[in-house]
Parts: sequence; structure tokens; C-alpha cells
Amino acid sequence: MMELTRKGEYAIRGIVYLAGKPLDKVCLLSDIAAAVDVPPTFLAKIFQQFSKIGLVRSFRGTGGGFMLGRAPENITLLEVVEAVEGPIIPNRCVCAPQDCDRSSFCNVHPIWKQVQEQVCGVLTGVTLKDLSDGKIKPQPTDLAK
Amino acid sequence: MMELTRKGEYAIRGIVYLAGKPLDKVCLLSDIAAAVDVPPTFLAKIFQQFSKIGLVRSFRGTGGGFMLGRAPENITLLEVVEAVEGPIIPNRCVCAPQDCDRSSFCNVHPIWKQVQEQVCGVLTGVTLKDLSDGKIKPQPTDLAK
DNA sequence: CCTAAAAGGATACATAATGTCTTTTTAGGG
DNA sequence: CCCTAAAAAGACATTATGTATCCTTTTAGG
Repeated sequence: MMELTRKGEYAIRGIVYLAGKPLDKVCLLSDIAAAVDVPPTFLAKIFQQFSKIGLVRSFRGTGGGFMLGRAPENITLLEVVEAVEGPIIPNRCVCAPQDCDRSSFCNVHPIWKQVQEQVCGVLTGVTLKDLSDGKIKPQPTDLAK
Repeated sequence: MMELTRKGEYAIRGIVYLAGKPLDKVCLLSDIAAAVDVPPTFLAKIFQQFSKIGLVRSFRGTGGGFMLGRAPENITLLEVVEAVEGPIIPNRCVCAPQDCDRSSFCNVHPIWKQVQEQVCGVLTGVTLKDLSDGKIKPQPTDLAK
């Protein structure tokens, strides 16, 4: 359960690679794909999605390629993951409570809500800069224990 | 991402129903399925799995049926979820770090580990008794904020 | 032995994941 | 103005997973 897909894994690899480059450097898709070991055609699809929502910027034609859409310290891992996997929804009822109007067993609802919040919390706390720097910030929840 | 399957949803419904019955009461599969609105044949498969690992006990033949395998306060939601969905693994690399020996992008590894711990933490904090009682205990993480 | 009930196995269908291929558009450079 | 490089877009193929259903077998009570 809760498993990131290949697509998600590839997306993170690719965009973290971009985050490690200068903001104005245009990178060839084929170079990125080779560097992070992802099928180029697949990565193309992912970056097309990212381009539409501004996570990356793309340039066509000769000398074209991709660069990060914004400064890496302003892009959270949550944003990347949700862009490629859709929203973090442990159970349908979290977003559609009307499906949950059964009596007893929908006591579970608040639990899924908690799970969702925890996960989003962790992923929000990490930026692409953190990841490309190799400096992962400890989460508050770690300090707690 | 992270979505519980129907099977998982059905499993929880079914076993929470059992948790609400007296420990020695044998319930007909068909009754359970009808009560929690789950396809009986599907629930049968789920409870067969549960029976093998002792989460529920089954009785065959006339007067047969299912009951909870242990006291509901000793069964956590995590146990139920993992029994039916498999282990909580946000990314393969969490359980197989050898796949993660790439340089930069596996900085993400500790993040997935954190996610895993957070989710398991929440699900461990809830028992079937809590769920069948309708009394969901607030998590430590809630108090923190 | 007859019937009720779960166990086990095989099967069917739909959807999502994981790619690939081809064609089209865009842009730079001679 | 063409030629070439590169991404965009769309169609397609393959597999795996999810979501069941059905049928036969085993077990147990009466």
C-alpha cells in the first residue's frame, strides 16, 4: 500500500536532477534521462505534464530542452509528487465524505484524515533544493521522539 | 497515491463489524457482508486470508461463520491494513536500499522512511475496539499542533 | 447421509501502470 | 527558405493489479 509508482520515482529523479543545475541552464531531455536512468520517452511525458503546470519550463527546437520552472527552494516534494501521482488520498472518503454516511465503520474517516495530514506534512517540509543539496532537514516529528 | 483499495476498505468494514459483536458470537459471512454492504464472495476471500493469520477465526459447516481472532483492543488498524494490502511501503527503496545506490536522487530515501513511520504510527495508534466504539483516540501528533 | 457453511481454485473483466512509436509543432542556423 | 534539432501530442501495446464471480471441495451438525 501507499507505493510510489515508477512514474513518480522517475519524476522525482528527473526534477531533482534539474534542481541541481543552474537555474538558467537548459538541459536536453536525452541527457537528463541518461543521467538519472529513466526511459527517455517516459520522462518526456512526465515533463510535458510538469511543463503545463509550470514546475519546469520547456524550449522547443534546436538548442531546446528543460529547466526548472522556479527556484528549487520554492518547490516542495509534495508538489512534485501530487503533480505526477495526483492528490494524497489514503481513502476515497477523505475527499468524498458523502460516501461515508454509514454508521459504524466510518469511524475510520478521521484516521485517514490524520494519515493524509502526516504524509503531506512530511512532503511539504522538503524542497527540491534540500534534495539536490543532499541536506535533508530533520522533520519536527523526528525531534519529538 | 497512497489509496486504500476496495479490498482494504471492505476488510476494515468487515472486521470492525466483527469487533462490535461479542467475542464468542459466530457471525455468518452472508450476514456480515449484507450488514457492511460488501460483495459476499469478495469478503469471503478476505476473511480466508485473515483466518490464516489468526485475525479472525472461522468455523465450517452448519452453524459455522466467523468471529474475531483476538480481543478487539489488541488488534491495531495497521495490522488489518497490512494483512490485506501488504506492508506500508511508500517507495521500493525503503525496503531494498540496494536499489538506491545512485548518487544524488536517493537523498529522498530518508523522506520515504519518515513517511512510512508517520503512517504506521497513526495506524498503530488505533485499535478495532476504538473503531467499533466510535471513540477515536487523538494522536500525539494532533496534540502537538 | 443430507444440508449448511467456509476453503480453495479457476476464471473473467476493467482499470491502471509502464512504456513505445509516429506525427506534428516549434525554433535556430545556414 | 529550407534543414535539422528538439519538444508536444496522440495513438497504441503490453503487462500487472484490482475487483470481483463461479464452481468444486472440504468440514461439520443434525
